[in-house]
Amino acid sequence: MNAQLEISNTEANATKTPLSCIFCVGFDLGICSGLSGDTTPGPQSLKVRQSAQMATARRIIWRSQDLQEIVPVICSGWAAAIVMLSNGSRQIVSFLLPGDVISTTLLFEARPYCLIEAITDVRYRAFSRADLKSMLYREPEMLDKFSKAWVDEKARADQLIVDLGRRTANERIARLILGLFDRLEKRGMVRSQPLEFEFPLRQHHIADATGLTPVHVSKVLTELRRSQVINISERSLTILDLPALRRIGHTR
Amino acid sequence: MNAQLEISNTEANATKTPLSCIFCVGFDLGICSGLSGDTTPGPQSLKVRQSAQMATARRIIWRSQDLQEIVPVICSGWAAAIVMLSNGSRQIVSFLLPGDVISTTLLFEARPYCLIEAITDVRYRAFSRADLKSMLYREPEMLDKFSKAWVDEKARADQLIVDLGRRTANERIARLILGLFDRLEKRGMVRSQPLEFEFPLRQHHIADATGLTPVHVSKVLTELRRSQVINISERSLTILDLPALRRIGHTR
DNA sequence: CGGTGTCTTGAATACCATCAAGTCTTGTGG
DNA sequence: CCACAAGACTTGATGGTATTCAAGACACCG
Repeated sequence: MNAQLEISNTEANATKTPLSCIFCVGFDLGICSGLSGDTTPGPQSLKVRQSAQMATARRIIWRSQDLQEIVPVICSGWAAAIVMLSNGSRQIVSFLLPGDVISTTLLFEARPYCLIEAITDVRYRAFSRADLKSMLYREPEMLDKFSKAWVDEKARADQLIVDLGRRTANERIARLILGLFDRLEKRGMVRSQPLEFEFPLRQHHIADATGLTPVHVSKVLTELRRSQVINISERSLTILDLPALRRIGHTR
Repeated sequence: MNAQLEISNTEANATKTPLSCIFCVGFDLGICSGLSGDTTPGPQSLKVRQSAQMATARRIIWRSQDLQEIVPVICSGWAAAIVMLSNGSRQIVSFLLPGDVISTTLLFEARPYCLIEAITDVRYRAFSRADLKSMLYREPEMLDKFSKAWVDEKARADQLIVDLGRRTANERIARLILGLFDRLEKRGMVRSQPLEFEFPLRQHHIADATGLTPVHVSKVLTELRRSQVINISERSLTILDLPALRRIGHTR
């Protein structure tokens, strides 16, 4: 799947979206004018070729080992970066939320080792890797902004290492939920009173992210529901007792 | 512990070291003339303030939560980046070998969340973060070289995530050994026939890196020795049967 | 010489995986 | 619209891998 790059800065099919693009890397970098109908593109926005793309739920956006000359940024929807093993099991390396760049390393390395799968329907923008790179060279202050994404990405990866290496199933699942909660809250995607947010993950996603089996995830989740800590229904998660959830996850 | 930066490019106590600095990030970036007695510093070498430092085995080089205005690069010896948990257990996030920068994120984020512990006696150079950054801005081709370390670091982190999430104890330990073997071989630090390299890790290091207990590490290692796959003695590891080790680790 | 750190070994236990059966939902084609 | 298939989730029984607990051997060091 070679992505054809088309210059499409004028957002033709810009629907009214609840997500503000303000927290997006692309918006921050000034290379994307967003979905919000803002018709004043930043000064750089014409310098980076890009194309708006769609992927429907459960589709693979790209496979590992494909050479990719693009750097995708999620506009709406959830996706996952997944490593497949020869024995058929999978490990989700990171969840990708609206505003996330798939990985900052794609700027430098064209060959990813994991595949990207859409969890919900996903809209994303594919930026030209070469254009982004040359922009980074010409305008050093871009590096600062990009480095934020890099530091963030690495912190989450190291966090996951600790969770998988040294924490129990209950802790892992509680921390996964809390981590997603934090990230979504920063984007203004959490309703308060009660704390509630869209939660499109299937239990097998949670299993693949926490290194557990779907069966065991089910048991932990039913226990969390029974004890009135969280509730999940209709692809939506409600945190009923945040302090308790933090206690279980050993976060303060 | 605030590191005092001193300009010390002339290596006063340069001992004859077997390690060639050729594979070091600092050397590659042209900011360090190395230990090899090479008296022709690169054109950039005076632009970045640095200081040579030492740490003896089992000492902590720096603690988490300390503000750090330096970016250290290991010159000789082994170190580990460790996250401590409140219950006392530890997770080694990465092993640091000669030529490694402790973390590329330190360029952008002064506050690390893990501590660095010397495994052997360690010599390292502390480069000024501010100087490195401004050099990166002024000379874009530096970014290319630095990005290699960046991509490498992320690939190893993601690899560890997969190992901890979806692999058994045998696989994890085999892959840890193979990973260190690969990295050391690239630095010319492996003797061949038989394959042998310095291996200063205690079993508790292996345990903390693989998310296992020291007791279980011991059992796996004795089994690997019994079946003539590896041998460890006197802080040196010999790979007796590389194909078998790869089979156990599911790498080809 | 005792103390500390390292490693080994065995027994008991805990946690999570595997297996299996069944419910319920979702999607699809006749 | 219904029949059927596939996917998602639950629940209980059983089993395996790794942990915990404990004791002892050994080396190194002040």
